[in-house]
Amino acid sequence: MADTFTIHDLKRKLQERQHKMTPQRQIVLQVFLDNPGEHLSAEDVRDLLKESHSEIGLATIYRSLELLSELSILEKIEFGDGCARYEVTNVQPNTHHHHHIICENCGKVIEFEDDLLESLEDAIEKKFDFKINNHQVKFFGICKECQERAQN
Amino acid sequence: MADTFTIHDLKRKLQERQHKMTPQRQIVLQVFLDNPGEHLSAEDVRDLLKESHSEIGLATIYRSLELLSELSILEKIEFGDGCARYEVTNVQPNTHHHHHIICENCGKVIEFEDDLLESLEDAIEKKFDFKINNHQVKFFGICKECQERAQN
DNA sequence: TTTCAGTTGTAAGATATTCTCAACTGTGAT
DNA sequence: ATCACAGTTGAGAATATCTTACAACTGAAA
Repeated sequence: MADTFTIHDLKRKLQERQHKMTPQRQIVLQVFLDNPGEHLSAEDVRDLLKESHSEIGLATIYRSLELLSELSILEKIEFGDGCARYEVTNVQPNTHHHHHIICENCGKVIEFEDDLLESLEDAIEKKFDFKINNHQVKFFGICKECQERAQN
Repeated sequence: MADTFTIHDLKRKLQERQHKMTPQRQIVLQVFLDNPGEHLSAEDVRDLLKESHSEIGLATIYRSLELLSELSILEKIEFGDGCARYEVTNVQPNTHHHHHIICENCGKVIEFEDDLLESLEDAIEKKFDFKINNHQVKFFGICKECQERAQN
């Protein structure tokens, strides 16, 4: 299995739901594949497309991001900077989750991997009769650089 | 020590920062004390105040919520429903963290307690030179009622 | 009581996101 | 190939949440 989603995965998932494979949807996914590790907002996507002269309507970008999230290709994350951001989901199920450490001062985001909460998911499913699909962990604090800057 | 914040705690924390104790700030905190366990948005607070005929300006509500967060009296949480929500912070330091289980279908939020991540905070502080202040964990899934509704 | 930094309310502004709708286009059926 | 149509797009209007500007007001220290 490839280590990330492909355009073909997109087509397959769209067909399962009577959705059409459009150039716009391909383009939006491609932006994420071309910018691994980034947490892109709708405006980020629009700006990147403007640079590469393949602009599409902003409303369509929003619609595509939502659709790609529903298809579990992208994951929506809020870092508290006033806009929703997205990143490509790990393809393999049961793979490492990666979580985010956010600097409350400068907004920098660092990622780290951990599986600590997998076992908790089972416990929660039993206790609350919830079908858990995903979880997000965020740590908030002050990054090294901002700490140093504050000392001067 | 009381098991939640009081108006007196607010006064003390405000004084530490050269901020004034105003009726509006008391009122906003009181709304949270009167509605334990709720995750209130700015508009929720405004509506509750309208009911009790003690309205204050919406901008002031926003400002108070932000200030109360800075004073660590309230905690800001985003559940993905398009607005920031707040809840009263646990008074005792090093107390149990409580996390949220969110139904992706109906938006219901259930809480549960856990300390699993305390040890991780130390590891992260060392590894990334981050000063961690807080963390949030969210589980996303489908609640019991929505699962049952989907089967019919 | 005086003084003034800090605060409030109103209205306007900024920003992110969703909606409306007419024109367009994949896709399955013929 | 072509047709038919459900689904999609783009543009702009609309909405929602939140922030800012500013003149009037007010706790609280002296």
